[in-house]
Amino acid sequence: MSRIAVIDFETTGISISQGSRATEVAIVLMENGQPVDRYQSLMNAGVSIPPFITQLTGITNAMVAAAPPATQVMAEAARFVGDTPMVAHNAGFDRRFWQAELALAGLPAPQPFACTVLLSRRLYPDAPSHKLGMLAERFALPRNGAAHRALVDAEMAAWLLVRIQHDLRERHGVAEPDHAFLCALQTCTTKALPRFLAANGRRPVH
DNA sequence: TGCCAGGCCCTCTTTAGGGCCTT
Repeated sequence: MSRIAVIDFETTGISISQGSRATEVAIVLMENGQPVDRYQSLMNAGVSIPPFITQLTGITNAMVAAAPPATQVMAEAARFVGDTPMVAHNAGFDRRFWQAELALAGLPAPQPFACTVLLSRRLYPDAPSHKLGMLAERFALPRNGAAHRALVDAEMAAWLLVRIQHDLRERHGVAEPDHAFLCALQTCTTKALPRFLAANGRRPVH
């Protein structure tokens, strides 16, 4: 059974080294290409949210003040994920927050990450933008609510993953585009991609 | 004072620079 956890964080900024912290996390658990379970929570990391971020996400200081402590939320999230391999849109960003917030909670973060930005750049080189919202529009992905909330974005990324796996099967003949395959594909250079897909699928690209 | 990430990718590259993507 193919099992993948798609994650999205909302945060106070982009830089952990500059003190940015998570304000909300959402995880969509996918089994065989279908969402089967979800985890979502605001979290209180004890830091102030810049006005720009509140404008972007709608998450206010009052909302996180009323939320459970970040360490408690991260412990729940880690239990929810277990050792399931993970996916995120621009995974480097979410992986850094996943590792940093779990470290603050005294927990390990052994899960491997695959990235839908890298995969999208490989598979859809002609797309004018690889932003999550633009790809969701391009592929008419299901969308429940305004972007820049963790669960809405995590679900969008999950449906983008479904689309990517679908195209790998239908366009490139990859029988089982599981997490290990996605990790191998995303590290493949653009130049080597046609050869990689030809070797790992039934049909060469284009 | 003034700064303000990190990693990937492309190219007019590789002794580098700029754009993209995440909040």
